[in-house]
Formats: sequence, structure tokens, C-alpha cells
Amino acid sequence: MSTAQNAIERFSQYQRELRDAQSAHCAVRDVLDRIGDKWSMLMIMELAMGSQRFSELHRAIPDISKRMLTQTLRDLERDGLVTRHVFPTRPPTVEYRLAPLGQSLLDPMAALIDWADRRYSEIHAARVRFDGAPGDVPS
Amino acid sequence: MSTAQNAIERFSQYQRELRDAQSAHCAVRDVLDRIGDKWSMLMIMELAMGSQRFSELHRAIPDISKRMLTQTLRDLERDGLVTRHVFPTRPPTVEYRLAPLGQSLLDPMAALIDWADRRYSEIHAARVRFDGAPGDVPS
DNA sequence: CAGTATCCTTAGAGATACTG
DNA sequence: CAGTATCTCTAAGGATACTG
Repeated sequence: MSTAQNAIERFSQYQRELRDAQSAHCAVRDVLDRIGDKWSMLMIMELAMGSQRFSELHRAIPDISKRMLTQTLRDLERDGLVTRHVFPTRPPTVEYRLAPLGQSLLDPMAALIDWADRRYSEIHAARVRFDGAPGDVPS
Repeated sequence: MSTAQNAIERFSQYQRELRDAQSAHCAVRDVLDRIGDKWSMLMIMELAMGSQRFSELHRAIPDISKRMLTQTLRDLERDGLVTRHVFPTRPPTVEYRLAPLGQSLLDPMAALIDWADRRYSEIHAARVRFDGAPGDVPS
């Protein structure tokens, strides 16, 4: 009924790729290297709202260091997900915005985040159950 | 035309959550902690094909160490995505399979992987362009 | 077979100070 | 403002050897 069966068939393709080309090009690893780090997805979500300056992004995500903010933005730019626009003012103004490639990521990302949001309570419950099971009542 | 606008609206919700509850429960971080590690998604894909034994998984993903294989499976089990079934044989037989919660992740995951697969060439091209741009022809 | 236990090496990332 | 440059620390993860 769902498209899960489709998913499985596609997965088997990728599995084959994975085994044939020894970890060469693997879509899974690739997507995870892209957005699986600590900040990329957060940044993309932030930029989904519209273009933002460096310091705006920093204010939006306060617990990132400037070092990591710069690096994440560079990586996203390098991969064509984000574009960087420098305006020759004093002091400098730099705006970041999602490139079309980055925009195209919004839908799949939203699907994932919705999953997380809907299933969070189940995951949490499972975790409590698991952690409670082994030791159990000691005293 | 696409549902990207929807995505953006949902994102703004999560953004608010993020800023209000100081990094407390954030769906983005949550999903990334779940499947953003090196092996979880690969494992889920492998288990999507059907239940598998420990050594089958190891053969399917040869470049994972037993240490990480065990740990990843434990984490997935802990979160209710995977179930573990021990059969009292000698030597022991242990089967892993996706729990319903794990199955429910297949569709959003497939969307993401399809994105990676379709956009890989664009990403690669952008990367080559970026890496070639700054230094450019030196000699 | 299905793991533990241990050791060891790196990459990820924070903190801080400086610059055009 | 928008970054670089260091310096440091931690934890993710590999390698290897052992066990019920």
C-alpha cells in the first residue's frame, strides 16, 4: 500500500552498487557525507526561509562556532547547494542563499524530519524500555 | 508547484522549537543522531531486504568492524527500529529484522537516497568547479 | 557464530585571539 | 562584519585478540 516496496527495490540496486564498486560511488554514503554532519541540515533549513547573512545565521543557530559556520557554508557552497554573494560595503556584507540544487533537497529533507517528528515519542518509549530491561529492579 | 513551500513552513516551526527549547528536543538533530552516523542507514537498507544474521550483515557490509556492527545494531534496537531474535542453537544464531518503526523509515530514506542518486552528477560538477576556481592555472 | 574487551589513531569540533 | 589561524580536547571508529 505504501511505497515501501518501491523503496526496497531501489535499495537492492544500491546494495549491488555498493558491493560491486568497493565503496566507490555509493549514494547512501554520499548523502550522509553531505547532510549527515552536525550542522548542514540545520543550515539548509535556516536558508530555506530566505537568504541570510553570516551573522544572521550565527544568531539563528547560536551554538555553532564561527569556525564551523564558515566551514559548513563552504562545504555547502562547494557542493553547489548554497551560493555566496559578497557586497563591497564597509564593513563587508555577505549573503548566503540556497541554490536550486539546495532547494531540491528541501522536500526529501522535510520527509525525513516529519518522520522524526511523528515518531519521536515511539523512539523515546523504545529507548526507555530498552534501558530499563537489562538491569531491572536492583534493590 | 512542488511541496517545497510546505517544507519551508514546517521548517519555520522547527526553527522556533529550536530557539525556544534550547536545543532540547529538536527533530533535526534527532533524526541525524539516529541515522546520520556512518553505518545506520546502510544497515537499515540492508535489513529492508529481509531479516539477516550477524554474519550476513557483516558480509553484506564488509568494511564495517564487528565492533561497529554490534554497536550500530544495538543502537537501532534500543531505538525500536530493529528487533533481535536469538535462537538457542550451537553455535548461536541471531537474526535481526526491521521493526515496524524501522519500516516506517524506509520511505523518507528512499526519498533522500533518490535525491542523492539523481543529483550526484550536479554535486560532483559543482565540486570540480569550486576546486578549480580559486587557484586556477598556476604554471 | 556472535559477540566482548582493549588499545590506539584520527577527524570533528569548541575556544580563543587576530585581521581586512 | 565576516571571516582566519591555532591550539586543544574528545569521541568515533579501526585493529586485534579473546570467549561462551
